[in-house]
Amino acid sequence: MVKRAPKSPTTSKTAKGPLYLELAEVLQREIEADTYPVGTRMPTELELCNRFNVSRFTVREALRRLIDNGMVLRRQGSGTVVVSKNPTIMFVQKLNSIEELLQYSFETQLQLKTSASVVLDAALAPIISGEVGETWHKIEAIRYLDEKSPICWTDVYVRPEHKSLADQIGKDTKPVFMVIEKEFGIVAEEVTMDLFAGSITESKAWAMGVEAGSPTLIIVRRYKDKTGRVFEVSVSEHPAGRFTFSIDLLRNTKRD
Amino acid sequence: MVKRAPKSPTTSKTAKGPLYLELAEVLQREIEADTYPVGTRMPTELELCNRFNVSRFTVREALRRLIDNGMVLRRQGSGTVVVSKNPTIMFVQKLNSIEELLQYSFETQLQLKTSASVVLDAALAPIISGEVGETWHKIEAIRYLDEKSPICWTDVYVRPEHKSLADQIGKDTKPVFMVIEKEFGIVAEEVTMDLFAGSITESKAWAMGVEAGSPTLIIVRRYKDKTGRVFEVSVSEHPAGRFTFSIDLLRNTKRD
DNA sequence: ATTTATTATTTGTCCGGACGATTAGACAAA
DNA sequence: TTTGTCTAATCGTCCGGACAAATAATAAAT
Repeated sequence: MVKRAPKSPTTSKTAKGPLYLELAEVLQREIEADTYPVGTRMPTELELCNRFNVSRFTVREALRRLIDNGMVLRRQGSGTVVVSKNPTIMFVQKLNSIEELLQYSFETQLQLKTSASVVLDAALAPIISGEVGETWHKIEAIRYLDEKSPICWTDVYVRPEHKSLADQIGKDTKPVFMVIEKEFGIVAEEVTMDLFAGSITESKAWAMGVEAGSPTLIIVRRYKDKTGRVFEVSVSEHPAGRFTFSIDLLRNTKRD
Repeated sequence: MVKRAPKSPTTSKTAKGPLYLELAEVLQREIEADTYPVGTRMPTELELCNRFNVSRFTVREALRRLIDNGMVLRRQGSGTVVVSKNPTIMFVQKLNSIEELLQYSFETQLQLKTSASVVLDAALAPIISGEVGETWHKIEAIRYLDEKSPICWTDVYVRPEHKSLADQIGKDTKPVFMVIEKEFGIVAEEVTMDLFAGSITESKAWAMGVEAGSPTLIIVRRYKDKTGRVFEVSVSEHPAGRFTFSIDLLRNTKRD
């Protein structure tokens, strides 16, 4: 039971923490116990107020916790719906600058190699998450730390309507998707990345100054806008020893 | 200015959204403009209430946004301190099960190879983020999808007091750090991962069924507890073509 | 039966107030 | 100087109330 003694200054021995956290735990346990099955509606705020003898503030603060760990969805006018029995574990990646997502420092620079249209074939389409036959614009470039230190070979695929940004490749240190964001007013709402090992092809090996077939870290990044449409895909190949991709994930237990 | 008309039902034309969001933007701009420099204290809640003619609810809800994007820290009794001029961009990785962090399915299984104590040398210490001379327990194992399909070679380093979990390696499909969490009551609050390409050593190549020197994806995972102490480090080597590491990051713009 | 108003329900926003918990600062005592 | 105590400042928690906005349910009209 939540229901704490109404106004007894020193008699609240049973309570460990804030009331709304207590209530959140109770509701969480009830969801796990199928008292409110997934897909059904939870009691309204007012019903919870009456049942636990607490104010709406307490109820809303408790429900906020359930929102944060993805167990319920709420909609004004509609109500609170249970969407998951177990709280989804959330790890948060904090970035002070968007460059950290790319993990390249400001000093690195891109050097444009080629820029041409390509039609997606059966091999390319799944990588770009596009359809076979679609036309995209392919930009090949090399990222350098300084004059003689190539970090990686990058193939950038953008939609034909954005191919004009190829002109800015060399001039700016900004990542390509940031250029698209600024030039065309698109915002990257979702980024999916695939990382795997591979062997470098002969042509790229020469440009990167390593032997053909030597190990590389391949990173495929797909940038999606608000509607889920992919507007850029980049495929980077990093010869072994030149690049480490690091992630730091914090478990999202407490807000403050 | 925030200060909206007190009580005019249809006259709130100027306002775009909720008042607390308006206030949050104002405060955010003021922080960016060095009105409240990093390291200094912001006005108190009451001061902001008076200045903008809003209630404490509105102020607190606005400040909550600044907390969420990492611009301020607040402490009861102390006040609100600015810690960053630019809002930290946050990408959230949602996981329904902790296995998704490891990216191995339930069907995979670990097969124990060796289990012995090691003393950290100059090469190993930085990887484990420990001190040279420290004693750790090293467990070598191979992860299989089925009988004849090895996915990766894994070296697991745990603290000596936890070496007893080596017995459970084969019996359980659970990740090692989950076993530690359950057995010893530790919770992984932070996980840092490094991914890079390398060449497989001869001894491991034989076990994995590939040629010596062939490309591998190497993943170093460090699990830290609440105090920041590393309690497990795993080094996994995945021969090229057998494993892809995927991340899906959502930009954390809105809470609800 | 379908569409359109109307009404009721439910969450979102905002206010004012009250008290407790924690901290920082001032002061006194050792 | 150090330590402890007190006090004021400040955030955290919790309450009650009010209205707005969005939705769902109902009734009315076509």
